Amino acid sequence: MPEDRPYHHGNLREALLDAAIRLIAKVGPAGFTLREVARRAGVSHNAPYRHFRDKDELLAAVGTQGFRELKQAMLRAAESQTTSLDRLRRSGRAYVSFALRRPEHFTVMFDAPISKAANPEYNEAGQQAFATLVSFIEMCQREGRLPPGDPLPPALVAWSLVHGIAKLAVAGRFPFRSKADVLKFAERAIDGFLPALAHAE
Amino acid sequence: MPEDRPYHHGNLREALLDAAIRLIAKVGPAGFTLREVARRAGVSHNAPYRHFRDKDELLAAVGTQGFRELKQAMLRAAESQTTSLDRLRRSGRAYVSFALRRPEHFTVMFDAPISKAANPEYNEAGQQAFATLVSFIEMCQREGRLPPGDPLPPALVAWSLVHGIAKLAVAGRFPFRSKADVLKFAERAIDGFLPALAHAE
DNA sequence: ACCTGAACACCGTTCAAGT
DNA sequence: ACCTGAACACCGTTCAAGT
Repeated sequence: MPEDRPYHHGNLREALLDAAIRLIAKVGPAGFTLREVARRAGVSHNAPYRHFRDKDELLAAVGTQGFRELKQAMLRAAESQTTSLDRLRRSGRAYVSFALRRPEHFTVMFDAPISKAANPEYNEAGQQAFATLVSFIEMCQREGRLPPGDPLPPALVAWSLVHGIAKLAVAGRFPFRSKADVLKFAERAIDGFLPALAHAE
Repeated sequence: MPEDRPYHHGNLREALLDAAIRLIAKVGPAGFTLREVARRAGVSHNAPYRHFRDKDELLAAVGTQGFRELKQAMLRAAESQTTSLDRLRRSGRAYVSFALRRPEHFTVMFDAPISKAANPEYNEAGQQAFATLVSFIEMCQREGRLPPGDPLPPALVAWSLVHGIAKLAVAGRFPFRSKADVLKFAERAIDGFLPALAHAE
C-alpha cells in the first residue's frame, strides 16, 4: 500500500490525536494547549486548524474515540458470558476498568465542556455507549432476571454506580492501593447491588 | 463594629472568592481566569496575589468552601430524622441536592487539579465531609440496621452511588427535565439500594 | 499593608503568503 | 492540499514602584 506523504505526515490527524492524549496524560485536560500538541506532532502551531475547527473540536475527537472504545470494551467483556446477569455485571466492571486504563479519555468524555450540538459524532458515540448498557438491562428483563418495564430507570441507576466508582477512583479519592483493588471493590459493589435494580421501577 | 477599609475593600479575599464563583458559573472552571476575577472585583490584575499564592490556591479556597457547605448540608438534612437509616438516606439526598444547588463548587471540589499536599485546608475539609458519611454508616451499624464491621466499604459504595448521580446530573447526562425530578430519582435509587449496603462487606 | 503598571513568556485564533 | 510566520488580544506570574 503506497503511502502518500504530503509534507510531514501520512496522517497528521491521527498524529495530533495521539499527541493530544499523551499531553493530557501529562498535564491534565486543563493544562492542555493546542500549540504544545502541534509542537509534539512536529508541525507549526496552526497546522492543527487544517484538521480541527478549534481546540474544542480536537477535544471532542478525543471524547468520541473514548466513547467508541468504551462501548467495545463493554461488548467484549459481556461476550464471554452466558447469563444476562453476568453480561450486565461484566459490562459494569468493564466500565470501571476502562476509566482506570484510559483516565485521560474518561476525563475528557465527561468533564470537558464539549458542545454536543457542535460535535454530533461525540454526541452519537456517547449515546451508543449508553444504549449498550440499556441493551444489557433489556436482556435481563427478557430472561426474567429483572422485572419488566421501562429499562431506562434501572439503566440510569446502574450507570450512576459504576460512574461514581470510576470517577472517584480516577480522582484518587479511594483508599485503594492498586487498580486491581479498585476492580475488586467494583465487582463487590455491583454484585451487592444487582438485586436493588429490581426496585428502580 | 468599625470597618477598617484599606484601599478598595473591607475584605478583598471574600470579594475575590465571590467573583470567582460567579465567573466559574458563567464560563466553567476551564474558562476561568485570574485576571477576569480581579476585574470583576474591581482591582488590578495582580491584587489577588496578596491573598492567594496563585490561581490554584484560589480554586482550592473555592473547593474548601464547597466541602464545608456540603458537610453542613448533610448534617442539617440528617438532623430532623429519627432513625439512623433515615439519616443516611437524607444525607445522601443532600449530597445530590448540594451538587445541583452549587454545581460550580461541586465541579471545582472534584475535578479541578488541586494539590492536596499544597492545600491542607482543602484536603482536611474533604476528609471531614467523607467522615460525616462514615459516621452515619456507623450509626446504622450501632442500631443494627447495617451489619457490624468496617464501615469503610459500605461508606465507599454509598458515596459512589450518590457521587455518580450528582456527576451525571451536573454534566447534563440525565434525561430529567427538572432538579426535582433528579432528586426524586436519587431518592428511589438510594431506597432500593440500602439493602445492598449490607452486602458491601 | 495593600495596590499599581510595565514586562515576560506564554495562549487561541486569524490571515496573507508560500510550495 | 497542506503548511508557514507574523500579528492580535489575551493569559499567569513577577517585579519595581507608589501611598
